[in-house]
Amino acid sequence: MWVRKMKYSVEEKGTKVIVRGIEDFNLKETFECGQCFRWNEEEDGSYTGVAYDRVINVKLEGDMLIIDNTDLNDFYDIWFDYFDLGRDYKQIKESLSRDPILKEAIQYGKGIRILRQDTWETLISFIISQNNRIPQIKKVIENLARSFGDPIEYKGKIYYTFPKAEDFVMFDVETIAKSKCGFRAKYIMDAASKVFSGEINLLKLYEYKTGEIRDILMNINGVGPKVADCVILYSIGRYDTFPTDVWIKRIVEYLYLKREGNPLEIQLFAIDKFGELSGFAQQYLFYYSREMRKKIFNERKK
DNA sequence: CAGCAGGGTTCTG
DNA sequence: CAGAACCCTGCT
Repeated sequence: MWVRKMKYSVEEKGTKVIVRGIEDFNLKETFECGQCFRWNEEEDGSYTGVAYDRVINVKLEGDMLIIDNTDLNDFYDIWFDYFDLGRDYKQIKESLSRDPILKEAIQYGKGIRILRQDTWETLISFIISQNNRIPQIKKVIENLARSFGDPIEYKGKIYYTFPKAEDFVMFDVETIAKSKCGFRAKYIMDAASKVFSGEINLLKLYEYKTGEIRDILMNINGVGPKVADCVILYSIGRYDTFPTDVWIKRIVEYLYLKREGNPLEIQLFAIDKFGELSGFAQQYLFYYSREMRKKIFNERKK
C-alpha cells in the first residue's frame, strides 16, 4: 500500500544510468544507518560499493541519481529495488511523524531508505555483527571477500564479490577464522553448509510467514532473533519487523520508556507503536541514536 | 534460566 | 596501558 508509481526519467549515458526525479534519498544516511557494510564514501561525496556481484558508484546531485558502471537492464533488474525507488518515503515519514518523538528523530535521517539486499550476504553480515563494532564488521567482510570472493576491477581498483555458500564449504573453520571473524567462523560455516546442502533455501524464504522465516533462520548456529530480524527486514522486506540491538534498546529506553527494559519488551513496544512501519522507524531511530550517542552515553552514566 | 564467555580492535580512564 | 565495550548467541 506504500508502493506507488514514482515519476522518474531514466536515461543511459555511457557507463552511467541517470535517474531524475529522486526525492527523500540521502546516500550517507542510507549507507550509515546500520543496514549495510560494503559502501564507502569517495572524496567527491559519491559512494562506491559491491552488491549482487557488481561494483557501482552512486552519486546524488539534486534530484538526480547517477549510477556508474551499470546499464539499463541492471538498473531495472537490480538497482531499482535495491534502492527501494518504488516506495513513497514522504508518506512513510508523514505517517510516522504523528509520533512527536519519532518526528524529531526523522529530522536527523530524512533521506534514509531501506535497501533490498541479498539474503545470503545479509545473513552472514549480521552473524558477523554480533558483539562487534561497525568498523570491525566492515573489515571482516572485506577480508572474507578478498579471500573467498571473485575479483572485479573498477577504475583501476580491484573489488571482491561477497563469497557464496559454495565458496566457504570447501574450507575449514580455521581458514575462515583467518578473516579475524573470531568465534563467528563456526557460525559462518554452519550457515554455509546448511545453505549449500539445500537444507535451507534462502530464495524461498519469501514464501513463508515472518514467524516461520525466523524459525528457519534460527536453526542456523549463531543466528538468534536479532540476526534473523535483520535478514527479514533488510532482505525479505517485511517492514513490520523491528530488529532490537543495543543502540535501538538504548534509544528506545532513553526516548520512550525512561527506564531499563529487555530487548523483547522493547521490540513488542515498538511494533505495537509503529505497526507495519516498524522497520522504517527502526532505521530512523538507529541513525538518530548514533548521532546522539555521546549525549545518551553521558545520561547512562548517571 | 540467568549469567557469562567469546576474536580482535578501538576507545577510555 | 589495562580494561571496557562492541548492532548477540550458545552454553552451563
